[in-house]
Amino acid sequence: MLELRSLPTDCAKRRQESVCSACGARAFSVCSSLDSSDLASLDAIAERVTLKAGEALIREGDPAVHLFNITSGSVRIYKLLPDGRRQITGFLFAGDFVGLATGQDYAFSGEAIEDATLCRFRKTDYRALIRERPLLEEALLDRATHELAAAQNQMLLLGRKTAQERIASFLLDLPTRDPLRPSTEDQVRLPMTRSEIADYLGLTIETVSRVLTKLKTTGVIRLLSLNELRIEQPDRLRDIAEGEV
Amino acid sequence: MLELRSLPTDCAKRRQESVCSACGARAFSVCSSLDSSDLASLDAIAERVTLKAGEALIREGDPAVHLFNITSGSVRIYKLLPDGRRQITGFLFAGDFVGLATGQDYAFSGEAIEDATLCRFRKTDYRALIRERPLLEEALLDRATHELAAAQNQMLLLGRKTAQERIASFLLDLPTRDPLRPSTEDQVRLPMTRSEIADYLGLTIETVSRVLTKLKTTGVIRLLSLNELRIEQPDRLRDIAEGEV
DNA sequence: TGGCCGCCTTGATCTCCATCAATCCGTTTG
DNA sequence: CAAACGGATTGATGGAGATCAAGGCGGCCA
Repeated sequence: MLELRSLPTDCAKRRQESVCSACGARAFSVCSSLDSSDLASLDAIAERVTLKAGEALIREGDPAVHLFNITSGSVRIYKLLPDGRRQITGFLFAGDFVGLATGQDYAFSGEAIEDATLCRFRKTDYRALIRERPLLEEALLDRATHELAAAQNQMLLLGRKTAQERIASFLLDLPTRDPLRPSTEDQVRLPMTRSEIADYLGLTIETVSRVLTKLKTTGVIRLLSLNELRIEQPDRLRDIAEGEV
Repeated sequence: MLELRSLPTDCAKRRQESVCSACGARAFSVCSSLDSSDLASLDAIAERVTLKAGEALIREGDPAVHLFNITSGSVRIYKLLPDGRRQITGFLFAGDFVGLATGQDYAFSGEAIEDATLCRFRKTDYRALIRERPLLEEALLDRATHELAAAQNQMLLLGRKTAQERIASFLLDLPTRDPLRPSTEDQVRLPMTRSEIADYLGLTIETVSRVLTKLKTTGVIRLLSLNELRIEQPDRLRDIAEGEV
């Protein structure tokens, strides 16, 4: 998609259609449920955005004017307590929708973990489009529904699982999340730091590190590098994740 | 609504219309965004259900055939780990929708906390209706969106708040939830047991009890009975909930 | 090439909350 | 009315994970 931005723009309509139709994330996003006419309408109100690692997408408390669709890279969304404690409520990847869970203002912040590209929509434009395209709304409801289910799993994790169970659950879940970089043969890519993992799992960096070391020494996983690991014993990891140890 | 069930049923259509139009929870539920013709369609596929305290509504793992709208009473939804650890992911009241966050099977269980009445719909009927009534779908998306925001707050609570902060947040949030029994003047009704509060907040009964005692002895709250308390110092409770102590 | 910086790992200690245990209290039942 | 029962409170102890502290390792820039 990045290369497409430099296409000749003398014919705006054709350029935009090709941007959407060539989008690598299209198959995984709400756009997949749109026909080519719907897609053109969506394309017309979309604005392409690129973010460098660490840059903010939305900030908690700011007026919620935009919605986003991630087309590549990864994003963290989080909430803060006044004293700085952070809870990362989600890691998002290509195809994921950001900005749904909002009223007047954003209820959370969002930042790029690694370089990312996104489609940005004005909330008002998007709402108008939704009314005309029931399939789009249906896809959104579907997505929200799945996110709710994921949120419930995360509540179970945060409220009732031990540190080891949390890490195991996380390692099993993560590779299913990024459709652009599916991890082959239990190879897990960790685009986020230990600190981010900790803030996602309700732990500290030290505990995350210690548990990973323990899983390594017991032979359940193998650390290939800081940001890459391999699951050597998936069944055992699954047992650990569910507390069956 | 319970009395209405015993109305003469010689004219089915009129009876059903009156059931929906007289529903005490209508104003707070997705039904509020329906006109009378839509409402009649909804009524036509609705089945009234009454539950006694403790009875199950849905069971995790069962095929997800029904959706529910709570019309009175309260419901707990929860997930279990194999060894019995329980995380209550939500307390639901009149107007709340149950059964959205599901794929093929229910991903959580639901039980009545106290006697409750509900409207039950076959998922297939409901989906069909949704397609014909965009306003209904919009209301559902809106509700799902709000639930997602609530879920993020709960993740922050479970992942990063202390026991005292959790209880304080809970006491502030709960009274805003039940529209049929809004708590006047900071009077809080606790229809659930200490054990349920604990499983909702990721704590134990003992800790819940101890924290409530401490809030009582410091004069922030007053326990009127086991299931009723009054918030004496709302500002201080708010400070505690956000960790500003 | 060496030194710095950010991130991670590892170790020692502490603390908050869980666990274990006893008692209380209101309600139900014989 | 006594006894039994389920839920709540209160106390004593323990442990999982946080906190505090000290290196280790790799990447980047001068």
